[in-house]
Amino acid sequence: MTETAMMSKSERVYQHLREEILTGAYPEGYRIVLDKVARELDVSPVPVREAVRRLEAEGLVVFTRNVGAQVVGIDAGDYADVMQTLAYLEGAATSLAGPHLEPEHLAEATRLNTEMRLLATAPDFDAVQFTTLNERFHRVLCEPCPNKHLLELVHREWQRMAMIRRSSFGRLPSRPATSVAEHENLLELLREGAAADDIERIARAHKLRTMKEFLGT
Amino acid sequence: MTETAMMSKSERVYQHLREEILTGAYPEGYRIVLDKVARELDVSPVPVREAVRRLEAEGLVVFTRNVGAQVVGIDAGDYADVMQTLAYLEGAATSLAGPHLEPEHLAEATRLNTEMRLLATAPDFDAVQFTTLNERFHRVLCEPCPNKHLLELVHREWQRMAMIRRSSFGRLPSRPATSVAEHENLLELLREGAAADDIERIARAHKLRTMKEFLGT
DNA sequence: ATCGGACGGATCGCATACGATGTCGGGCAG
DNA sequence: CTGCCCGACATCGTATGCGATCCGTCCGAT
Repeated sequence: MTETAMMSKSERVYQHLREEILTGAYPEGYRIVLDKVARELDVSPVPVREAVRRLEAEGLVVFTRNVGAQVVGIDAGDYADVMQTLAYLEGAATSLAGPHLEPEHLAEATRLNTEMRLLATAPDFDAVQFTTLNERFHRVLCEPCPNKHLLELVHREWQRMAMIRRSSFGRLPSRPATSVAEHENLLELLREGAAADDIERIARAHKLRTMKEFLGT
Repeated sequence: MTETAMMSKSERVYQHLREEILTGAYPEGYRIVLDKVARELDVSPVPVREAVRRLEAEGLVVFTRNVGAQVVGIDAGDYADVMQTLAYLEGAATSLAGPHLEPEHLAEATRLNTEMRLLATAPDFDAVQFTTLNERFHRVLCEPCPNKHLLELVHREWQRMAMIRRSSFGRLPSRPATSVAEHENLLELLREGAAADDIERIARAHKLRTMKEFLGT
């Protein structure tokens, strides 16, 4: 859980609201009323305003002067934009991370992919669990990217995807079998220390295929 | 100039501080004291807090609890990270914009590049003006990108570059002649409706060369 | 002489209070 | 009956004030 000890109130409010939004407790379009939140969390409206402003800067809510804040709604077009952007960014990050991947990173990624393979072939396919593993898989492969700024952008896109996932659409496509195979493909490239261009191309294509499949159906 | 009419005070303060930071009036490392700013702009500290928080979310200042805000400092490593990220993003945006470029866009870009060529060969080379034109050139070529989310990220990186430019380093490298030639190259690809991959590769390489040249010297 | 602790100024963090602004619904004119 | 205007309510925006926290400094003990 988040370290609630000795944080500023505005920070606590921020964490709280963020949690509510990302878990879907506040559905998309939900109207956030400052005074109400303030009373619920037993603080004054001032720190709440600050928290909401931060959420706005992160793109989690929209805020209109003298009107208030609403949890952002995301439609299929937004999904496509974010996913495409993520394809570019994650492709770049993965390719840059390539030369910095230690054997243990590869081992971990391989382990995660194996787990995904098991899940994919299981009779009662658990899409949520699969998605979680998928995220962790790509996280392991991006994390060693030496460009921290780029990595930061990737993280933001992931968060946005998490939000989209719990939002409009029920569950996003998983393409279990195909995904696992593409992952294996990518891992093989990384193991043999392939050229950055190749890694980038494969990683990007992987993401774009997921996107296109969803939009196509 | 910025629409100062009928904006909330926090908005005005935000614009003001942003201006001060980006123009370099507040040098990097400058300590922003809430009460001081509040008195200067004749508002209470509350809106100032909000404005500073927004600047923090944008990465223009760092804020430490019970201590205050400082204008961020950017070193060569940060420059490299941002520039590399921008290379990826701008490459992507330009390639996506390709099919949506109207003749007038290409004409405008060509015009700008011609102006840059004139500037490059002028005896008293004006680096600032050259940089401005360079930004406008790439802006024209990115703007039609249909992925608004990606475009938004590109804009953020541009802002960050603007900040870096006025920051640590005096003036960033311009490579006048080479740049102009590479621009012409890129324009030619766009005119003939080249494949997205090619456009992306050239646009990216152009940016990366600028970066490497600076880091190399 | 050096180190540790206590004091004070500077600054931030938040609660409260009130004025400003937007929204919604009811009443009146057409 | 329908449309417009006005007024009340809900909510936001900001000023003021006070307590909390941090940092630099001075003093005394070792």
